[in-house]
Amino acid sequence: MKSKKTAKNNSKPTYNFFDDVFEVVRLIPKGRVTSYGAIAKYLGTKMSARMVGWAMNAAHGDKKVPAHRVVNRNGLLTGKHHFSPPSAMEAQLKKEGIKVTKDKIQNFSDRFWDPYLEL
DNA sequence: GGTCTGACCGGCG
DNA sequence: ACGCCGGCCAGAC
Repeated sequence: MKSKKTAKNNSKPTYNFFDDVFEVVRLIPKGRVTSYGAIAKYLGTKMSARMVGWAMNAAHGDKKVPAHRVVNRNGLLTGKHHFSPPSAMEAQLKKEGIKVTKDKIQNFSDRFWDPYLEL
């Protein structure tokens, strides 16, 4: 939605990817997680999963973007190290009802929320 | 203005 | 089964 960009090209034209990532992550249901590759695939660039993580880097400061709900393909909290306290990520996930052990999401397959399938 | 890195993924050896 | 390499996009030095 939105994606207005005000047709202002001299502001930030290359935020297409980031904006999409933020939106998708923001739409992640509570108690549900997704992977970088899933988002990338939803955007049409499954290869650029790295970029998704990079987008999170800019989003981690935005509380509207639950980066803690985004994990890698292994269901491992790879980005937990980037949080204020790293434990905040799994703590948040646990608060959402997701079991996290050793930085690994339990029942990941069941908790997995694929935007490509949902959206 | 060119080069490297970065919270990944998938394929190949 | 494990390890390494290439690929995509964008930002920082």
